[in-house]
Amino acid sequence: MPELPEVETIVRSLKHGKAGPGLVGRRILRVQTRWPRHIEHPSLSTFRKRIKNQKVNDVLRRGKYLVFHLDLGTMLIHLRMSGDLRISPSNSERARYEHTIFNLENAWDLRFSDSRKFGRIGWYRDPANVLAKLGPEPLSDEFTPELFNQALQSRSRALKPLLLDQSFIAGIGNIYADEALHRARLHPLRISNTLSGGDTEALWRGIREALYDGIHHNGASIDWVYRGGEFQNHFRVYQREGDDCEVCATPIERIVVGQRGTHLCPTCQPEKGR
DNA sequence: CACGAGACCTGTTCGC
DNA sequence: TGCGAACAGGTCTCGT
Repeated sequence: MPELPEVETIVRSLKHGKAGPGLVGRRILRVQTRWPRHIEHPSLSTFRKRIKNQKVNDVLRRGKYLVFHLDLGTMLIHLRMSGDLRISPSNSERARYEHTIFNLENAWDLRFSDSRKFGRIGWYRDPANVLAKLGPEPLSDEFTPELFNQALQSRSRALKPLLLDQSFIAGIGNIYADEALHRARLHPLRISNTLSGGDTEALWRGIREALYDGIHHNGASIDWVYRGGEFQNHFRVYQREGDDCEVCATPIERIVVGQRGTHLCPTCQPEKGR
């Protein structure tokens, strides 16, 4: 579910508080774990101690990670496929998939819902080691067309799996990879170091536009895991197999690339580049 | 270095 | 209606 725009939306809602108070300035009293494997670092017992009575001083996003600055150290949460985070009153009934619950002061909780149990939580004295493995933030000023071009030319990989590689560029997942490639009019199997300068520029732009669009619509809500986003109503190719391309009316195709469903317009995104 | 397959989990939807 | 297969927003590990 959560890619960069969805995580960004969640971070904003946690920070400023939609239903309930914002997280910033609140103290964590303790954590309840019904699925202990959510806690991947350090050990569960150490994690509990590190978290206990820590105040949340800030909530940020890096790639698809949520970054919680505590008084001492940093908590990272990765939502993976089915994770969601929200603030709920402590006296409200625990929902079916709320496997990990942080009790906050003043009877509020931070609840991690995760039906597929792929999500992970860690505490680090210094999270730099973990976050350093991520590629550039596509919406940052450092992510220039020049930098991107250099990165693309230094590899010889199909574009789709490259965009999904978090060490190459951070935050893009299956939805936004397909949407960005369609905007750039590039085939998902096109090899990175065959792009022209114009292609690179188009992809750079396509990535940023798709992500900004997603954030603007509060992310995409597809399955029963609903969070109030509406970017799903603006997909150009993702999950639109058989529907008309909005640019040229050709039916959208679905292929499999790197074991991931991949959606494209065969007219706008011809197999052989330009 | 690039790529494919299999794991990790659970739920929904599709085809017969 | 029932039942197995396919598929799902992510990432890691292993083998070639």
